[in-house]
Amino acid sequence: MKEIIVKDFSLTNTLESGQFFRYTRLGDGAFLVNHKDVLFVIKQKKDKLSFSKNVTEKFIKDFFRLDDDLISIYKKISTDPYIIEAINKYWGMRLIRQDPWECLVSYICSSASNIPKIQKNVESLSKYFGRPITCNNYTSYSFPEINTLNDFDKILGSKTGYRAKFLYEVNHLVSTAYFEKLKKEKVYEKAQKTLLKLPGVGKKIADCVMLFSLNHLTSFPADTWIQKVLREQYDVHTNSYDKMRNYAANKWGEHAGYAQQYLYMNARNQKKEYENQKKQRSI
DNA sequence: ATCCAGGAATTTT
DNA sequence: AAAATTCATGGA
Repeated sequence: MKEIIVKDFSLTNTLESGQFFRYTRLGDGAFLVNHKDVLFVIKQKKDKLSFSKNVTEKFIKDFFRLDDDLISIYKKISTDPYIIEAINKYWGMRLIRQDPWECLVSYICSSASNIPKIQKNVESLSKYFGRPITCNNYTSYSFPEINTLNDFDKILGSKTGYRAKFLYEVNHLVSTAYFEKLKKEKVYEKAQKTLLKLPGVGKKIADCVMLFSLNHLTSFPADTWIQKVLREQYDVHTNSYDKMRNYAANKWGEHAGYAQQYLYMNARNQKKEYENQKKQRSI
């Protein structure tokens, strides 16, 4: 295992924040993480982050955005008690820098779905279209490469339902060059416009892809959870996606994406806590 | 059976 | 441009 010293970083909060799908918790507090054609083990003990030798320090720093100045970001998004509470609860949670193609496919699967099901979809697609990869004694499959999702029945067999035709079509609408060009587009509206042309991609999913893989930190994916938070905590009563985005842009500006992740995590875990309490009562 | 889960596409105002 | 309607899947 290699080791680096990190500050203001929580591996658990980052991996379990719902933004990324291919990871499993190992017994000893370590995680097995799968991304593109890489499978690696990673573990954190306080400020020590250790990871398997098949990945470089550079990769880890890039993937977990360890160069983001989190303290500075916290200062900018600490606009009210509600978000400050969320930051304190999930201190060290960072955005993950995903591969755009993997991110796009994952989030097309996400529409009107839930996290366990999305994970199942992505794993199944990897089994059908990826190749076996290993790390230590663990095995998994690489994520399918661009233009390899060519078998509609297998996509449907991955339980992707009505999203299968979107995946099948998107597969041949994009390319490595497509994403290289997209990565260079720093104007939010232009990148969004490009993504919205893809079938199965609306504003919410476009925001996810831009935030989680294209470095647009101003993106503010407003899913049902975020909409609930805006309604109940910020008195934003609208069904207009653009109005919600504008509200976030005015309030949190350049770092609306980070604000979103903390608000989302908080809202989602409050429901989890409620369900656990309910489970406790029924025993 | 019924409802929900991190929406998109289409049609209608 | 914004709102309402339709579509659609697996799991609890």
